[in-house]
Amino acid sequence: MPNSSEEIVINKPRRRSRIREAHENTILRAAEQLFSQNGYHGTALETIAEKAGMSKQNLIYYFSSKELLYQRVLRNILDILIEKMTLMDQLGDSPREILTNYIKSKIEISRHYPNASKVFAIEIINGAPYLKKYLQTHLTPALDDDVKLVEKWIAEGVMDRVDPYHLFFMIWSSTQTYADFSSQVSLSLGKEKLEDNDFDRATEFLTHLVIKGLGMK
Amino acid sequence: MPNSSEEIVINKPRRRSRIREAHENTILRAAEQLFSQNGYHGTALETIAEKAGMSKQNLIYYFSSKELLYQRVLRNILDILIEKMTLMDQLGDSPREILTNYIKSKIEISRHYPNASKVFAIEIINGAPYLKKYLQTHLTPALDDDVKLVEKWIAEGVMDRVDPYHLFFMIWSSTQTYADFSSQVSLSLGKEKLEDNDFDRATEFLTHLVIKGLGMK
DNA sequence: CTCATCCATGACCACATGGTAAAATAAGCG
DNA sequence: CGCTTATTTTACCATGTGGTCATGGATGAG
Repeated sequence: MPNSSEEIVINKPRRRSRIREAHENTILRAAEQLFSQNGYHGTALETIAEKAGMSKQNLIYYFSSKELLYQRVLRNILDILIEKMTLMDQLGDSPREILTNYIKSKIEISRHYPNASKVFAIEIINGAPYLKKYLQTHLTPALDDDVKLVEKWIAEGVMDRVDPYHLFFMIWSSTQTYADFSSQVSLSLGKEKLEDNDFDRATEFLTHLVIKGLGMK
Repeated sequence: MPNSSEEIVINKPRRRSRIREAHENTILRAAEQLFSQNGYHGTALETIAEKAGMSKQNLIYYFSSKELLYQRVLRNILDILIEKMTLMDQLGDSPREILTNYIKSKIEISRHYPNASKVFAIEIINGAPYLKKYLQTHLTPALDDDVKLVEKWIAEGVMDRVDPYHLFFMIWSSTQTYADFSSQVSLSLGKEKLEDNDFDRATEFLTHLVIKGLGMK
């Protein structure tokens, strides 16, 4: 009677209750923000629990260890960042449109998910201990495809002959800087906080620079 | 007889012995590297002492607290980073040359002081708690001067009408990325470590992009 | 030599913090 | 209702770590 035992297994998922779902999300959001401000070691479980409105022990009930919680935060972040990470995913009829949309997408991520971007950045700076494998299996192949696409454009005479890899490094860094280094940027601009306006100007500048700098159109 | 008391004051500095000088440097270098890899909270004094080849208590003899040590590391880093931070400091007869040298300088910093750059980056990402004041009093005014210079160039028709601030953000981020995000960059290029060659290609790419993208010459 | 100051070590502590164990309470389902 | 399971609280512990204190050597100027 293997069926009866299967039934039990099928019934189990009921356990993922609404409460659990909700609390896990609250915790993850609190953790993301605190990790982005103080790093992994600089953030105490107690502090996360406080921000999430519960006791530390209760937090541990939902995430059995700090490291596990951190990895979950990282995975959530990757889901966000990866989605529009590749050129291929961009809409557009011409190379120029595709590149423009790519830059816009990446600025949008900095605008809307600054904390996620920061946690990711710290992780990379520290040598990507948790991410190395993921980057190797997921991101690097996608990048290589994008590079091939750019090389095709170059071969077709659509744009100047430049090193595609460094083009991507430039786009990544100069779009992420509006999230990761927002404190320096806003200080330089003499504002408390970056406004929509600033992101728009950034997009405009970068688009101009890339399109014209690559000799497109 | 104020002279005699002055003599004593003058004699005091003898205390800064060779040993102290040497050990402080060893400690600072060890600390810089470890802070860049694990952050402030992720680095134990014990670990720094070990790397510096002495006991923790002895390290504390030279730097009476961890925070003080960290601030000294930061100050050393600032000395390095600030030196060639401004356009004004660059040699060159034409705007084009000046910009080219500026990019080259900043890539050189990433090449030669990756650890310093990383510690600085983490500090900025975390909201620049220690650096805010310094940035406000030193860096922001220098940047404003540089912006004025670029605006003059624009007025003279030497280059396209772009937002100078975002130009600097772009140069800063895309040069620093070769230090801060070196793990991601080298992974993308399929190497263990970045080589001189890579820095040269980066310089070449960025120079091409900026000069052509700004419509210079 | 010698005496003050610098350098180094060993023993120790206060405290923050990640994590455990167990008991109490709430919720859902037959 | 009663029984199971999910959630929360209370009490506690082990460990890592920044920092102190007292003491013992080393060193250099006079």
